[in-house]
Amino acid sequence: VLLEMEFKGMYVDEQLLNEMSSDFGKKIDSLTKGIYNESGFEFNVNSTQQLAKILFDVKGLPEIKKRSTAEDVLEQLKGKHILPEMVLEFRKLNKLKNTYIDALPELINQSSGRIHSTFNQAMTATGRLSSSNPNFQNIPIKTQEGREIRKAFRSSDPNWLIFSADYSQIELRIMAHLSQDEALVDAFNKGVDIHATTAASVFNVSIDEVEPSMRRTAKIVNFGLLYGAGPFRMSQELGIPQKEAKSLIEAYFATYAGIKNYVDSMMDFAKENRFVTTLLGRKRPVWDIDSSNHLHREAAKRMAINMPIQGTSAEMIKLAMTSIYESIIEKKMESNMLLQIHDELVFESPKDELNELKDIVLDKMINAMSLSVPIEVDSGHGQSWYEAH
DNA sequence: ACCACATGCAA
DNA sequence: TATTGCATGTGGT
Ligand SMILES: [Mg+2]
Repeated sequence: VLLEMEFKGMYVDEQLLNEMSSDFGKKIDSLTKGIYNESGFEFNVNSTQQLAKILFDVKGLPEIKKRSTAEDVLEQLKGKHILPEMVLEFRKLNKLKNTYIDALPELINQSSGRIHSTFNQAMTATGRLSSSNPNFQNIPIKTQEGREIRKAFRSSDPNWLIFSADYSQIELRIMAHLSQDEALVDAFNKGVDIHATTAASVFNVSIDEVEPSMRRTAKIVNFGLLYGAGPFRMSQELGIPQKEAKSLIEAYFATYAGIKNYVDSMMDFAKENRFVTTLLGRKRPVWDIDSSNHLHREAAKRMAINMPIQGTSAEMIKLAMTSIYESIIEKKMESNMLLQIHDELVFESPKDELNELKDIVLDKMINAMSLSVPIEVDSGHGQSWYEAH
């Protein structure tokens, strides 16, 4: 299945990317000049060392994480000087231009007119796929400027469409299944808004009283728990004091006591066996689980918590992929599976085949594995990936 | 040519 | 001091 995805490749609109490139180029040039002006020196803005000299030595801004100029540091320096904001804008546009807008057209194959990534099957520690040359699993979506790039991922034929289907909250559902936590399993079975339900319980209010900010908090906490985040990281993510983050996590574990139980029993299993496993039996060794080094031991714990969840999710979508592939062949359909992005599958399909494809994809994704919680799949279609997802 | 590191994109 | 990846650029060997 992966070979077929690689051979078929993705059509990418070169002209659209070229237009974006000159547009981005002008903005980057003007930002660069502005940064030179504001700093009083012409230097390489891409050099973190040179930028640190300007910000911390020349302008005397406070060092927050040693001499790091990373995004979260520049965000905190925003109010003190205009330069950090300009550098952030420069970095955003430069990243998109260099990594995607200018790089992708170079990779268009002369014979096929399409881009052929490699989907690595045996690379990751958890059983996920990875994608390289180019990486099709990190195409931008978070900012509007980046999201525009997805308009270039389109069908080459006006009579064909892009179809995308993605699992909804798949890792949380798998955590519910693996832990058998009663409240989490119940919530999913009732089909309620899981983040709002979490917020109601953690903040001890009724579901109608959940404010959007409470829901956002619950979403971040739900997410963080999948990775074993502690109070420090949670406080950073939420922008609250560490003490508040700590009591938030405690309230969470009180709501979902089965999750705490799952984490503990996963630890015991890992210590006993020095590996952890997915639902279907993939093993990951975790030698550092009893390391004498505290940092190594804690890191191993987080990997042991996350691997069964991330790995089981990977198994589910891989089963769906082989099943969908076989159906498409059996029904002599023309649609092609093109991309896999961990919980999402992207296809191209003749317009008159779309409804049939959608029925197959949703059925196979939803029923790939049988868990104690329902599986939900969202989908969409359009001229490009931008509209489809 | 190769490497470590910083940075930042995705799920 | 939250998991899994890959690409780019700098600064160095
Ligand atoms: Mg999703």
